[in-house]
Amino acid sequence: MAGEQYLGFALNAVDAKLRVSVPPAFREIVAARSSERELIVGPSEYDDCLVAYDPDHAARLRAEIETRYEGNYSRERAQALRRAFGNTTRLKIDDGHRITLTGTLKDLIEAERLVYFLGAGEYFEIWKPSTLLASPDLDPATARILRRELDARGEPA
Amino acid sequence: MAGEQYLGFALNAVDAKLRVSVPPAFREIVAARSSERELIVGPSEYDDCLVAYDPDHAARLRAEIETRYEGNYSRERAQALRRAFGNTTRLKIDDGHRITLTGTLKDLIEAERLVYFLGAGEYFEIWKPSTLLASPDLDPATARILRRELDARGEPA
DNA sequence: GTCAAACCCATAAATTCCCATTGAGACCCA
DNA sequence: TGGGTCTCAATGGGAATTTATGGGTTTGAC
Repeated sequence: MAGEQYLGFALNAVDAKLRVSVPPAFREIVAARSSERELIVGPSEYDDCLVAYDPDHAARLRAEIETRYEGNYSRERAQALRRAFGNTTRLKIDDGHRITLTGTLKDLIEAERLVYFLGAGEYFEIWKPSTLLASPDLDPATARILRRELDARGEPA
Repeated sequence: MAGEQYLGFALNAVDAKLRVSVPPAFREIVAARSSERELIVGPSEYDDCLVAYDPDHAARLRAEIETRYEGNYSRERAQALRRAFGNTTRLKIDDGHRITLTGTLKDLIEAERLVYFLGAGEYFEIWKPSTLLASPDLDPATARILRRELDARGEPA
């Protein structure tokens, strides 16, 4: 009920087939908000990471854009929709609770073995750990936590 | 209604499975303010301790941030959301009235066997006792109380 | 047929549940 | 007021689930 927001973090492995477990906390949100077990994933407009959310939120984004342009079919409207949805991919969450990234998505963030899931309310982000650690506006808490998680995996920060 | 704040203190043990009893006084507040029996826990921005609060308070924090950046999609917004939602963990309060810390939460404050719960109004803090005692701006009353609690446990301050 | 994607199974490790024990304090009553 | 009793809180342990992750195997598009 009250907690239907993507909250928290997780450090998971991408296997040879590009599969990654979706953290349970995030799966619960998807289940609570959408009837479909899938994620919309695409590059962030602002950072060197991926952005992911449930179909329900995607529908809300679309509605918002359409409202903003008041049903007038302008070039800007087309552009906004293209920008919001053109670069995204729908990924099913399989029976093992994981998604299979496309090669393109993986390349966009230059992911290697581990990726870091970071909750952001209406959506969550997927980072290559080293990229996030090198981010100029990284806050200390996030850095401490991520370093600690990498350490627990025996990975060099 | 109005007086439902986290007040008081408690010194409890973290067991091998990282479980800790939530003080009854705090449990009551959670029950009074939220329908869900869980706590949102994360590192403090200011001190070397954890901060914990109920889902209701979390919802308020969230609303505040979303209002501040309403309609303003930007890099700063993404950063603020990440900070607000990414660094915390939701912990269920189980039937034995306790929460199970994650290894990362425990490590963030370098907790050992005992942790000290300290009410702070809208939220409460969780400290490693020795860290709190060594805190530069620790007030004498808090110090005296904590020392007495540790003593009652037969723990060296 | 070939290659990749979707499925299904396997397993070790981490997490959650449930039950047990002990002790402190609240309650009650003569 | 002194016992005796009852409840709840704090903490421990083991069993039952759920995860995360790896591997085959079938499906199906060309």
